[in-house]
Amino acid sequence: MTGTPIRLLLADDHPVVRAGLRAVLETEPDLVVVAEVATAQEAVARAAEGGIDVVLMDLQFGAGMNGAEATAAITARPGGPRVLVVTTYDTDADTLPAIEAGATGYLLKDALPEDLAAAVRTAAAGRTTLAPSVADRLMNRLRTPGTALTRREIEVLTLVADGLSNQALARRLHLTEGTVKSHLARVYSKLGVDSRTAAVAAATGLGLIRR
Amino acid sequence: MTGTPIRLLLADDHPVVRAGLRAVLETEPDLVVVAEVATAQEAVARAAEGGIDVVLMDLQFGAGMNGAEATAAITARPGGPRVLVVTTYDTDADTLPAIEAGATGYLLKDALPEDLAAAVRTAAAGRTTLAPSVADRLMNRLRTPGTALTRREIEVLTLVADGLSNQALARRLHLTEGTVKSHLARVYSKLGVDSRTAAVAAATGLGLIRR
DNA sequence: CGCCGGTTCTACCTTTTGATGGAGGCGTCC
DNA sequence: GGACGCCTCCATCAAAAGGTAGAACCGGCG
Repeated sequence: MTGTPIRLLLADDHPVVRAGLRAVLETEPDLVVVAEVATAQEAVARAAEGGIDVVLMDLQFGAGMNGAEATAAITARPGGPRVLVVTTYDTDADTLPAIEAGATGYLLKDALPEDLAAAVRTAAAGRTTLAPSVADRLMNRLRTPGTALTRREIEVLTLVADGLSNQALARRLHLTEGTVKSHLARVYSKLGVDSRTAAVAAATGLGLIRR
Repeated sequence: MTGTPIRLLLADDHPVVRAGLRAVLETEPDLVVVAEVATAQEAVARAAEGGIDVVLMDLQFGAGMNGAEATAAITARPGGPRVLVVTTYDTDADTLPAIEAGATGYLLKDALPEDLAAAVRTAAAGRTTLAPSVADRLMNRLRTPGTALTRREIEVLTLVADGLSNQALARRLHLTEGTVKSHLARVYSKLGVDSRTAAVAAATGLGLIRR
């Protein structure tokens, strides 16, 4: 533990959160924050320059690229840094894309400083840390695969929750309206409902989509 | 400005955010953080002890009392500190109760450090600072009162958001289905939408109904 | 290789929802 | 008293949405 320090990049659009992460992590002698960025694009660019071991990545940025896309871009480069997602939300709509994009860990912003530091060290070693609530839902998903919604189904349902019609949905996703209905029909049967509004209500209650 | 410093209390359930606020504000020579608390109850208790000029108050706490309730409790005591709300969300459902509770200002967490410090000084002087997006929505609300939904319309829309059909809604409220449709038609025209899911999305975004 | 889950698509039919254009009762405020 | 807003109800027609019953493609996996 007395070797070279772990070099960190902070990617978050909130200055206060960046300052907080820096304050919390720089009290640890083996961690050093070498850069901060306020957008996902900057995170990808800075990570490509090298000299970073772990990126602490937010998922929601005000505009432009989101954190999951940035994570995918960063982890796609061999020899690049690990990405530890640190966000406020813990719904499937957030966690699944991030994990798929290659995130090494997934923490929530209410994490204690010591858990945060521990997760950074774990990520630097290439191993995974998950927030308890995230781990819970992943376990349930593996235990009861019948109930779980697929990525596509979550994507469709999220747009339904935004108020889009089947027709608008089809245009947005480059599908036929019939395909949209197929997806929704399967969503309804999995959630035990029979209308789009009931599906949105049920999925919101289960934390499958973000409110 | 070279007199006694402004004494601050930080109330937020996220350790990282507290550390960030402290880091950002303590670089200012005229501001001093004298206490941090992680729950709304503690904030009320600490404020009652005195020695605080401005409370930086989050609205969302994990459990128990929320920030608006705490704000009301703190401002109810004469001679108590000012409350500056610093939160992530800016929907009517958040801002209106907070302002009604007597908050002196309302900032978002993506505020720049200099704006934050300026808002603290303004609050200490008893004057108001509002985040631009919050100010915008308050102005619009005053300019166009016709947009406001009636109690009955909100009641109907809330049940729609729970996934009920028009028929189920009519039974629940002891109305005819036609009356339900009338209410919804008026809701749609007020919100500028043309479907129940879009109405729920719009109303949720505006903070008109609870998610 | 065959199987399976996920995704895409089709066709027909029923039910629900929304648009339109009213009308009457009731309480409040001027 | 009259105007106004809110709530209730009506009927008709058109447009979405949902139910049913398939089928084909593809990628991963045993």
